[in-house]
Order: sequence, then structure tokens, then C-alpha cells
Amino acid sequence: MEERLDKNPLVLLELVERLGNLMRTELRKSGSDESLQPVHLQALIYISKANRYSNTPQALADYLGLTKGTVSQTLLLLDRRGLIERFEDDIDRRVVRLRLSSAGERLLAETQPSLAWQNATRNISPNRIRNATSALREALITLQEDNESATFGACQTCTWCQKLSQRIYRCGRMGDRLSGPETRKICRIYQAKVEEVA
Amino acid sequence: MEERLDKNPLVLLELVERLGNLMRTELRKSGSDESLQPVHLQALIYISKANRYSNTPQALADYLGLTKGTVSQTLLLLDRRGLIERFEDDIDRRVVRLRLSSAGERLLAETQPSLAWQNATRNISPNRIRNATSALREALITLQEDNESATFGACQTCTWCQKLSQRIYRCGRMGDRLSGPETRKICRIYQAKVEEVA
DNA sequence: CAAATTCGTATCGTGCCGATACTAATGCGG
DNA sequence: CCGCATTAGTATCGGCACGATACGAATTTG
Repeated sequence: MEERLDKNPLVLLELVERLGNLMRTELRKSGSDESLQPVHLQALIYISKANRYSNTPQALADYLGLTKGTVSQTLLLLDRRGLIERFEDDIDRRVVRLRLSSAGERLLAETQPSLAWQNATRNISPNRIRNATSALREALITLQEDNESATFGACQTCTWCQKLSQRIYRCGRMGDRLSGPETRKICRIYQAKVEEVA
Repeated sequence: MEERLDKNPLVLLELVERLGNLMRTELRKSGSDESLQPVHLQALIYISKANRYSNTPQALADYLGLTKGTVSQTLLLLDRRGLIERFEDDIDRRVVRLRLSSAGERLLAETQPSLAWQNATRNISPNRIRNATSALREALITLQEDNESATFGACQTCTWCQKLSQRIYRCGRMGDRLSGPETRKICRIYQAKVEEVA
């Protein structure tokens, strides 16, 4: 007796891959004016969204799935172009902290490929978007776990996140107090909450 | 008064991008044994799924968002490795047709990254997957249109597709009769049906 | 049958990327 | 307080993806 395989997940995978290709193409176009490769823009985007635990070369390497040596070269180029700043960590002096320079922020604001996406999703109801989001999030989390790769995510759905007051949060893992905006950034020590699904 | 932007689409975008990165990382790992780059595996996967109108270098270039020159080199490498076969079209002798060699099929079967995906989506109900699929498809279609890029898709949701009988279909654009399995392949002249959404 | 168009290839330069080897800082066990 | 292992990052080199450009060949147009 043959095991019947559900084909629907594969259709979804195909869509994700195709969208990934398109976004990459989009990045290539956006960057060609400044002769930046997709990976450069991805790095800039990541740096703009990484929280205090995640704005390092190693975290970026994990995020992109590249080696730290490769990422080091990418960052060198971005630094030479004046798009990012690199500075030592005060406590652990091996660590390099990354942030966008004002030129980098300007560049990112001009070339944001998310505009095309905003436009492409304009006719999809918020409800369908939420559903798709939760399904993809689940796939992502499982994929990261199976992969033993670092898990990235924002505090909203992280186990460690505690709400102290209206505006103040706290990361139970690192012990720091976090502001509201900070809880919406990407974190490398993200741990997904087990969520109840209807 | 400030225009309030819905942030949910951006969250979805972030997920798609992250999943794209992960799949790319997965491809990089899969290919490293054979010292194949992600783009090589992507090409093989595409060729394995392209229908009779779409198994050409130009179509692959459109799909990947690369120039035909670049893709030509990629195909040269794959040919030298014995993973694909290239042969002239009978009618238009400028056109090159592509297909996997048996070695290519074997390689693809061994390194299929879709297994990880199958696994990652095992706990998501078919219904949620269908919903996510339809939402992403809509985003993809709009994105492709806005982009003026070629549109890729399978016959199931294509305007041109006609069902002649239980097992025989027909492409109204090209006029050919298509078998059931053929209607599940990727086509470059795909035209999305306008679908009724609840 | 020219001229324009389309599909594909050839070639060259830039620089991504991994592999390897290295330095420097931290942590660990005596 | 001193080796030893570990971790964060950099330097260097080779292979080759990728775009730009130029080209050849087949098709189409008139």
C-alpha cells in the first residue's frame, strides 16, 4: 500500500521559493544603481532591524547562512562605502557592534523593496494575512529547529519576553529591560512560544 | 494627520525573506557535497519542473532573474558535469531545450531540500496551508505584474487551461493538448485566473 | 533578400564566497 | 597566575557567479 503524500505543502514551498527569487531579483535591481549586490542590501536591512544582542558579524552570518569570513568581507565593503559603522563592544572587546551610518539609513529608505510588497498585498484582507503569517511562522520555527540553525524572531512571540508595565518589557534570558520599540527588532536568541492553535 | 500603515504585510514579508534565506542556506548545504552552488540546484529544480514551453535557457533566466549570459554559463557547467542535456528544438533551431540527465535526476532525488519543508509543515493543518497558499499566490501574481516580469505558474490556476475530458487538458494559448501530469508543471506563459475570494 | 528581432554563446572584469590560517580576547582548570 | 580551549573577528587566496558587451545563427518582416 502506497503512502499518500499531501502535495499542498509542496505547492506552498514553490510559492515561497518563487517569492524568494522575486525578492532577490528586486534586491538586485535596487542595488544596481549603487552597484550593491543582493547580499549587501540584505546585510543593511538586517543591521537596521537587529536588536542589541544581534547586531554583530556572527549573528549576521548565522542569519544569512554564510561563513563569518565571508560576512567580514561584506562588512568591510559596506564600511568602506560609509554605509555602516563598526565599533568595539565595551565589555567583550572581541565583539564588534554594527549599526547603519546616516548614509546607510538614507540608502535603505530610498531603495526599500518592501514598497513593492506593500503594494502586492494591498488587496489581501488583514485576516488572510494574519493566517498566512501564523502558518509560515510555524513552518519557519520548525525548520530552524530541525536545522539546528540559530533562531531569529522578535520579542512578541518569544518565550523569554516579560511585560513589566505598559511600556517596559524585560528579556528573561538576558535580564535586560527593553523598551517597546526594541521588542519589535530581530533577536538571535529568540525562542518561540508554544502557541495554542484553533 | 499621519497615514496609518498596516504593519502585518511587513511581518509576512519578513517571514518570506527569512524562509527564503533558510531555503538558500539549505541549498548551499545540499550542494556543497558536489560543490554545486545554490543557483545550480535551483536550475536543476526548475528544469525538472518546467513544461514544454518553459524548458529553455531564456525561461530559466527569467525565472531566476538573471541575464541569459549568466544562465548560459551555469548551464555549461551543469552540462560538463553531466547533470543536464541540451538539444536543439526541431522547429526553431535557435532554441535549446533542456532536460535532466539520469545523473541529474539522481542527484536531485538525493538532495531534495523539500524533505525538510515537508517535515517543517507536518503539524500545520491542510486548511491553514491552503489559506496561506492562496494568500501568497495572490501576492506573487500582483508582484509579477507590477514587476512586468514573466509570470510563472501551473495550469491549475491558469486562464488558458481548458479541461477536455477526465484526463486530457488543452492550453488555449498554444493550442496543444496536455496530459494531466503536464498540467502540474511550471509554465512561463502562465496567466492567473481571477479568483473569487470569500 | 536586406533589416530587425530573438535565442543562445564567448569573453572579460568585478567581487562574492568558502577554506584556511591567523590574531586577539575571554573563560577554564590547574 | 599560567597553559589550553573556545570564541569573535580579520587576512588571504582560488574558484567561479554574474553583468556587460560583443558576437553568430536562425527567424521574421516587408
